[in-house]
Amino acid sequence: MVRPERRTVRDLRRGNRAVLLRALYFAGPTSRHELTALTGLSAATVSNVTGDLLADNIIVEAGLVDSDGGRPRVLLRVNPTYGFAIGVDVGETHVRVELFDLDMNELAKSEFALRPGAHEVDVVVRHVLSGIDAVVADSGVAPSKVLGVGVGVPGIVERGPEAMIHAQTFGWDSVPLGTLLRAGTPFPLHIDNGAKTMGQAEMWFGAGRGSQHAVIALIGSGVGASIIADGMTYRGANSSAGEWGHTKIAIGGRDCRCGGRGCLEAYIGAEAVLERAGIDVDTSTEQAAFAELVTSGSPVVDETVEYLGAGLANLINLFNPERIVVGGWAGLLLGQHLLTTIKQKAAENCLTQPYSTASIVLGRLGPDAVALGAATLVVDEFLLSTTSSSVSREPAVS
Amino acid sequence: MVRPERRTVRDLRRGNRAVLLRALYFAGPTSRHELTALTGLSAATVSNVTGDLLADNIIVEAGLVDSDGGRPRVLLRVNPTYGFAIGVDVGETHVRVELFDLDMNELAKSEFALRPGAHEVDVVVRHVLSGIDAVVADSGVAPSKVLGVGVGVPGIVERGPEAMIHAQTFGWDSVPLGTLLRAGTPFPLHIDNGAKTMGQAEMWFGAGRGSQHAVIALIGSGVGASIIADGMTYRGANSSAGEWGHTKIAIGGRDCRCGGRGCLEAYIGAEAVLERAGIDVDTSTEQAAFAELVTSGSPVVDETVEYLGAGLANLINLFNPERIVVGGWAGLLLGQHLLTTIKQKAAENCLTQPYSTASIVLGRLGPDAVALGAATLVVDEFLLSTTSSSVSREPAVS
DNA sequence: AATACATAGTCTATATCTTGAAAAAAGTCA
DNA sequence: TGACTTTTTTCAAGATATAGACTATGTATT
Repeated sequence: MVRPERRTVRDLRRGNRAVLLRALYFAGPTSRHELTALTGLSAATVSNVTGDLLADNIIVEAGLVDSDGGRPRVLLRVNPTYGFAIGVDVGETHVRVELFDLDMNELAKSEFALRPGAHEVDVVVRHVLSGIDAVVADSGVAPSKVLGVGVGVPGIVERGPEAMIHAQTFGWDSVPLGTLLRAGTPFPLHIDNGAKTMGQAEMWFGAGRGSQHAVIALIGSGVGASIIADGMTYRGANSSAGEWGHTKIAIGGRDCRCGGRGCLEAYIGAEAVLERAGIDVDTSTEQAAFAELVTSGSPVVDETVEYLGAGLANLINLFNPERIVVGGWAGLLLGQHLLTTIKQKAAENCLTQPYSTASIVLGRLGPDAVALGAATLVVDEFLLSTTSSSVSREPAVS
Repeated sequence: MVRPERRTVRDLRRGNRAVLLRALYFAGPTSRHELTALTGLSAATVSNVTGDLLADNIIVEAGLVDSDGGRPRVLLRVNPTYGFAIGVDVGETHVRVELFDLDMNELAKSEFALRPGAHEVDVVVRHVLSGIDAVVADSGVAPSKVLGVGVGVPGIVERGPEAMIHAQTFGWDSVPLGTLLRAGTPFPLHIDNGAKTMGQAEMWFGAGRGSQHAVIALIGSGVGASIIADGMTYRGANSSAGEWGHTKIAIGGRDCRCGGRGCLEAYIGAEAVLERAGIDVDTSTEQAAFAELVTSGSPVVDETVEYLGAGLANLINLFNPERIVVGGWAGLLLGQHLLTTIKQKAAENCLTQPYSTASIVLGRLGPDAVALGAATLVVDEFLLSTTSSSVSREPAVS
């Protein structure tokens, strides 16, 4: 029940530094004057802290803005090349590694295909590690300027230095990915579920911007969700929160690939939808076939939308978000053609009050934002604690 | 995205004071020495802050404890009569008002029966206000020592000074209960959904103690839930989070009294269960009839348990709690006789990993803890900001 | 009874911190 | 050039937590 926060007067400085830096990061070029309003700090403190940050080269000046007959404001911004973040997307069909500057410009990219169904741990680890080496080399970024590596993986990721992974679809049961990767790279690691990293990408740069309570629903072959509570990804006791795909929507209903019955994923996951429509595909043709099906007017699609609406309604009833972002490749396809119907079905299955305060929108970043989101984990940590002089924090793996 | 926390050096003190007071409240009699470990503060600061609190009479000494050959420790505790909290339970059949000291001893109680189905706003408001007057008079507590009034009501409670209520079962649509009550009492008000107040009671004094991530599932005539995330009640964007009863568990299933179809409440709410079993009752005989049904071995009960298990599994999959507390009068009856089966059904409908880290237990406080929980809202605020000298906080209504 | 020892709690000196007010900086306008 | 405006920095004041010295209050031993 005790939540220790700031204690000493020095933590105060660190906290205010973090608040200021975060404000600057998300507000873009801003003058010191505006920062006082944004952060609630006094002008004197803003001057102090920005002075420090400028001296450390973490922020830089970014031009002037005239003001009607007064000293012009100096705009400040985060120095985009102060450090760099690497994001890794470990997906069903590929391992993708990207390197970003702090403005999230992609500077280098490296991709490896995975054979369908072949996700041996050592193969994936090798791909990730060589991908990291490749993007660092390609971009010409000094290794000392790499702030860390974020990794988005399927399944449940236990927090802790080991970053134990449980991913049924990969056949991974208790794989200590953190330990394995750390043996091959010196960079700080942040490992998280791919749905959660993608959710954070939509929150920072996509359709979730500006909301404090949101759910990012991800519908691809499988189904997942990322829950944002009070502006932060909600993880629950063991980081497995948000397993929306395997909530039951029909007791004793269709078999799900998780082994259970009546899971939402068995009704709205692309693989299950195609199966229900009697369309036989493999991973390479799945997306095209699904796209065709969505526009075909098939009753299976109607049913899918019904279940999707109910599933979204459940999220709204339980989490009371201000925004629901529908993403994932299948979710985007469904949403592009049928968003109105989806909303209508959600409304029918939801309590009036929470529905009326929630907006349902489509994701803006496309289905490939997992690596970007993984990189934001690194940036998030950077914004929280730029003082490299600070002492031991909890282990870097999240 | 900016979360301003401590700013000035004075807030630091306030924060540390709150941390210390909270530790003391939940740990019971504790020495200064132990408090340094509990709070992470230095001995000097603990000495300082406890000095302040003692001078303010907010905490008091509570005896000595010998230590093997050294100065004995002086135990400290929160002064139970420093202030008093009033809790109000606005239920379907009654309005109950109770007054507690800070140890949550009930010092006075006042109850009014409501005719079934008759929940006129002005009647309820009158009962609450006269109840408050009654318990203050009966207990002999000086009005100046009443820290506030917590009110647990059905339905959705919008945050803000008006405390707008939307309660279908009461026929209340947009009732500004906060405004109405504040006109009749000088005490600070805290209004919240009854399921949430009861959940907080279980967290503080019942089966939820010690957990940071929990869900309190409340099953009575209707069905609700209180979600605890990171030790705090999760409210979502508009305080309506946790509407578990109206999540869909069967698309196109049974009609629910909310107007929807296939709601969980239509399968496991006591009213619905009795209806499904073909038992016709009114509010006065409902509980006895339900108790009898539970032990009858009826297939309706089996089905109820199946749905309950699935409903709990959905909560575990979505929230990943470390504990699920089953409460509410019907939930307690079901749990007392069928907890093993309920757990089994939950396991069948849940992903392995999150299920294995969640324990399902029965509530310990009985079905009448709404008023107690409402009073904890007052105490919670007290523990957060005892410095009456502090400047304006957000409005006292929550 | 005296002394040594152990543990709890307080006091003091110090290094920080934020802040409001005053001062400085850097413009515009007439 | 001087008056005025707006932004930013400087400075003194007030407040805080901490480390470490110091005091208080016991038990154990001689």
